[in-house]
Amino acid sequence: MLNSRRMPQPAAQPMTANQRARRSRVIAAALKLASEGGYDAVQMRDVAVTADVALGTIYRYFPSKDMLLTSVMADWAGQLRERLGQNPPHGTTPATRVADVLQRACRSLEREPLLAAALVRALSSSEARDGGPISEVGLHIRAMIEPQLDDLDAEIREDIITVIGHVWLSTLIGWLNGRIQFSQVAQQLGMAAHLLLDDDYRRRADPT
Amino acid sequence: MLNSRRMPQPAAQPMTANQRARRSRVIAAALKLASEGGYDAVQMRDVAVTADVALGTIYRYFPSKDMLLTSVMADWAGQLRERLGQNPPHGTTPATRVADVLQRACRSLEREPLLAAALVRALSSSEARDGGPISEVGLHIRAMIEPQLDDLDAEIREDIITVIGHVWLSTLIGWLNGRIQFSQVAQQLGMAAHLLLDDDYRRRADPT
DNA sequence: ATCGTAGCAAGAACGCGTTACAGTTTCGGA
DNA sequence: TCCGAAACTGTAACGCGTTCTTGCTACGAT
Repeated sequence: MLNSRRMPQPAAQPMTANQRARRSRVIAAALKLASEGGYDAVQMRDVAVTADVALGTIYRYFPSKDMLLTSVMADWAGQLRERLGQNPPHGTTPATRVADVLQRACRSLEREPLLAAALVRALSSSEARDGGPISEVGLHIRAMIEPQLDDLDAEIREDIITVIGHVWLSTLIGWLNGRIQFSQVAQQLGMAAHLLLDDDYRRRADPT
Repeated sequence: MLNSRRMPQPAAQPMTANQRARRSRVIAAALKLASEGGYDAVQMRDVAVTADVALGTIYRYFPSKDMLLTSVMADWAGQLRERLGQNPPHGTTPATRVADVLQRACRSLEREPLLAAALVRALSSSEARDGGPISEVGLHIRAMIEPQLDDLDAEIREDIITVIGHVWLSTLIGWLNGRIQFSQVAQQLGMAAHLLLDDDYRRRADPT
């Protein structure tokens, strides 16, 4: 769990080419194993063999299995963000655009359920180092949602993004643990977006 | 991870007195160890010794360490709910009452950080069996919030409770993993309650 | 070119959740 | 009261994440 005296990711990245290659071989190996067999199939010994690297070397680059998989997820989020940049979300209101973003992300995850489960499981239980892969994931998600909310007050916008982020993580965990179906993940995310952003959706008897 | 052929919690509860006693000794032992040393200190061998029970016996009652700790959390939620029944939440609007409920829960967790961390960690990674301890926790939380939302449309109320539940779990996980401070858990929960329930709070430039 | 240091390979070792097993005790029904 | 089944005990064993050890290799500075 803890990692006291080692020094992974030496400060910035004065990495040699060999080191960069090793690091990405490890990430690629983890991605492959996770896609094929899910979290349990990502065994560190197998990652080492698949990446053609020594077991101990993995721990020089990633402080734990969960951090390794979280780094894979950061990669994934970055790619999604890029695709989203090239192909902007549909919708005329913030609520529908945000819902579109979230549902696209869900479809992307749904396409590889084993990988998705592995990544979510790792994400939900890996300690956040400052500037570590978790914050990277958060940044990508934020960057995908924020532009859809142009016309909102800045503070409210931050709050809304925060809440949506929570719903995102928690629904995925709910799916991972069998509490809800995958279809409900997308549905609840859309629901939350409308609840937070779409006044017409909140047609309730108001006490004020 | 998986538990194929065993039969824990035999259907309903035709338990003998000895069995009830054993089961609650195990829960008490897990609670004690978690309070004192957190998740890692809850070692199944130690639980067995502390509860004066054989290691294998624990697995007859609880399919895994996480399920055991989730059962502890179900107990905890039940007690909180009871206290809340005797001492109803303060506030004149749904938003403030809900915020009061959530903040009381936070204070209760904050009083025993090691226990709280252990329970949240278990909760976030234990598989949901139907009618298992996770749904029990969910029921307690729902029961504490629902009465504060009397005057809302039923469907919207369900949605709001769902979203708050997600924010609750996700903020706690964020705290557990060092992404946010404990004070932010309470603060973000209050923020979400107001964002979802308090129209005055949402003083944004509205695009509609 | 070379020397010292940091990185790496290979694999053994450790810790703890979980399972398996053999012998003993408890329990409900006849 | 007695019997067979189910539960329990005590303990060994297994799997996998993580750490440690020992010897080797690559690399930047001189």
